[in-house]
Amino acid sequence: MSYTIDEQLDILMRGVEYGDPQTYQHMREELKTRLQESAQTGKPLRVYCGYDPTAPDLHLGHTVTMRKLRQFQDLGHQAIFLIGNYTALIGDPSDKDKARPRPDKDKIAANAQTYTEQALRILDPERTEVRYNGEWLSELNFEDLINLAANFTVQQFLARDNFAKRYRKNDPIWLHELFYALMQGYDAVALETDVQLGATEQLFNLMAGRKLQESFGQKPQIAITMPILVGTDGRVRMSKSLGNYIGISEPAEIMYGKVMSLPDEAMLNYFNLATRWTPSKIATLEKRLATGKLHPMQAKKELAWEITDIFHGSEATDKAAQRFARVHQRREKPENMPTFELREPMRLIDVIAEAELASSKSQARRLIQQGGVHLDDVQIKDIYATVEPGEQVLRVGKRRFLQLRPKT
RNA sequence: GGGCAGAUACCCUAGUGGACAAAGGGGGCUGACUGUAAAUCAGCUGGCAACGCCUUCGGUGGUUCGAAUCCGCCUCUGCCCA
Repeated sequence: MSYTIDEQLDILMRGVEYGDPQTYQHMREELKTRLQESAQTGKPLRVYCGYDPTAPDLHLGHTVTMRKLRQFQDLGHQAIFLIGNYTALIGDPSDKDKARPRPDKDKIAANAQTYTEQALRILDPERTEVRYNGEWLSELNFEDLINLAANFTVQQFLARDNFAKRYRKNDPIWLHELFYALMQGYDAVALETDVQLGATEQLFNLMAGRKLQESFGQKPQIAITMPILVGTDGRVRMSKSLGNYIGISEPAEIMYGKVMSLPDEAMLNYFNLATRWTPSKIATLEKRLATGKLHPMQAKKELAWEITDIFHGSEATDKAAQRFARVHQRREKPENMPTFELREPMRLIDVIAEAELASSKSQARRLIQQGGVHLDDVQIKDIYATVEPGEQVLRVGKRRFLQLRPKT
């Protein structure tokens, strides 16, 4: 596995996007120089990406930069998986047009735990350093903060689109939100990094890191930003709080199904950012789709298979694919489903609500009225219907199944 | 510190004394259709022992037969002035 510097550069800069071609050229050249130095000295580059533990699980959106980190690792460099347990106290305003609620500390600590475990499924544990930015950020005193802040002007912040928008709309911009870029920038200083990864909207924060490193007498890091992965709605960035995410530790069937539910237009975005496919494979797929040689559903199945395989392996993925074909395409029952036991006759509405197939009895009632409830494939339209104990399958909507059993 | 405007359901927003469980949009759900849980179209979208009852319009205390709507106080936000 020995690549020339130029080959490495091609791999590492693949898919990287800045929104302006000059920045790309500039960063590419800086990275080239840094790779050459590394080759000469034999010292691996220190490459980091930070993740704020605001939710318990990592999702596919996080894996975009993680896969890039992995590429660096595979070329012999050192990855730093940084958990932003301290920055999470603020909440990154970059992707928001409004202030984020501040999460509490206990939750953050718990989330950090699961993050690491999940991240190491993608990263090479041998070349991964897991760090928490609370290590150094909690040590800063007010004077340090002043010194950091003195590197930036208010105008620079207000020029950022998300702040500008809020400013125009008279929405609150909290002072502490401005600290975020300082904190993230200081991470780069504390870690003495060579490269920082992030999503495109993070560019400002990564550049802040460069600036601070210079003011601390360090060589400025190379900023590498990746395009944003859209969520399952196909429109906006994937995020837990928007509920449009695919979690990397979700069961295979759920993961496969969620990918299948993507709007067709979102597929290309996923090809590029969420698979292990090569650019040439993606180009071929894209072409066959455009010319009608490949059915969009077929392409999406390939995508769903690939993504699920990454996290669950081929065996579980095959099962998930079969289940999908069976339940959603042929409209048959799945092989296994949750069970519910009843000893005495029970109102259908109560069964649905108690088994949590609907959020309330009123909701259950509406589902029945709308013709979404079937007992052994017979549609039930009577909201007062009663279920007798016995072996039967209750289906609510298209995808919620419940195996009913008599209680012994 | 002073003046003004504002806080409505999951989100955005309308409503300024009864016809308000509260218009509209987004999201979500169901159905039809299909190529899939895509797209499109239609319906539903606080709860319950359900032609009725209960809870909800920042909090609290009033006025009134009756309050999301009027008044007092409190909390929070924006704008202008200092």
